[in-house]
Amino acid sequence: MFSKACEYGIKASIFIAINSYEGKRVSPKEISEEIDSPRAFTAKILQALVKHNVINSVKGAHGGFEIDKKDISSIKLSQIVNAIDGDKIYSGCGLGLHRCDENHPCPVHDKFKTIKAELKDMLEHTNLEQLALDIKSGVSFLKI
Amino acid sequence: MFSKACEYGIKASIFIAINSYEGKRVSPKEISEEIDSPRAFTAKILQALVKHNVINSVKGAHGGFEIDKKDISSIKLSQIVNAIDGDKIYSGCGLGLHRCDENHPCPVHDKFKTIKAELKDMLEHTNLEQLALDIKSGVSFLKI
DNA sequence: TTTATTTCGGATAAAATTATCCTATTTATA
DNA sequence: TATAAATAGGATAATTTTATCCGAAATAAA
Ligand code: FES
Ligand code: FES
Repeated sequence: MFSKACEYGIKASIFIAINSYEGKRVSPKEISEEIDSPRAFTAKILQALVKHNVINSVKGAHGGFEIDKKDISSIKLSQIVNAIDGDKIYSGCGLGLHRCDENHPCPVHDKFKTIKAELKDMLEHTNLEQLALDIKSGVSFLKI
Repeated sequence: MFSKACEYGIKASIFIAINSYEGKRVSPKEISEEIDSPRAFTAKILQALVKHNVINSVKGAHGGFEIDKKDISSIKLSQIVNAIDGDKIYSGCGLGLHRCDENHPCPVHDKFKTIKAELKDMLEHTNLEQLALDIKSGVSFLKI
């Protein structure tokens, strides 16, 4: 569904959000341990998320990654996915035609249409705060 | 969503089905031209589909790939996808946890649940005949 | 039985994705 | 100002996916 990079990016963002609520910045080391991902690779993904303004980085001593508390509830899953995988997952053709086009549909276009629309809708309406709260309350998990 | 191999496998199966209705066997060359895919790679995928009993192959002169006419309407998209990509697309965890488990859910488990179920349902209820007929009647397309 | 045609299958190769390592740069603080 | 702590970013490696090539095996027909 998503690339490994995107999976790591989503989980990392959630972990950063949780810590940001407590005013704590986190490092790639902490993040990769908490989400069970390769450290250096995760660091690269964090850089990409910073470039796309999903998370903030603070360089130097006492630095780390954080998200503005006030932004956590407005950051949508779709922003993270788009920053890493682009929008092909719900905009591209399910069978790889150059573009998904109502006027030149592939054989599964109609069957995929609703599924892709729901996926898009879900990603665009799910925010980091909801996901972070579930982790905090022990309802969901970031690894294993 | 699907791997390239799976996309090719689905399109190839549809093209073989169309020709099988007319009692015609087709070669990897014809198939790859019709679905716009790399020939040798497509041939490998066809071998896999044969092994999984999705399509039949006939070796030697006048051979080629075909599907029993009577089977076309009962072959489901899910069989093709499973033969090539497995079932991780709708059974695996969307965030890469070792397994998707109701009792140990990842942060997006609930949000993905319905989407994955619909995808599974769609794949299991879409058969090759429906897809082939749309191509035949010019309603949908296998390439570009 | 020979030949032409076709799939099968193994060996590579190319490209993309995933992963690692090392140095440069930035920054707080002693 | 010097030092330690941290992200940034380039180079490289490993792995997986995608793709190519070629000879072996099977088969129909001459
Ligand atoms: S054209 Fe293939 S999904 Fe729309
Ligand atoms: S545990 Fe992640 S989708 Fe079910």
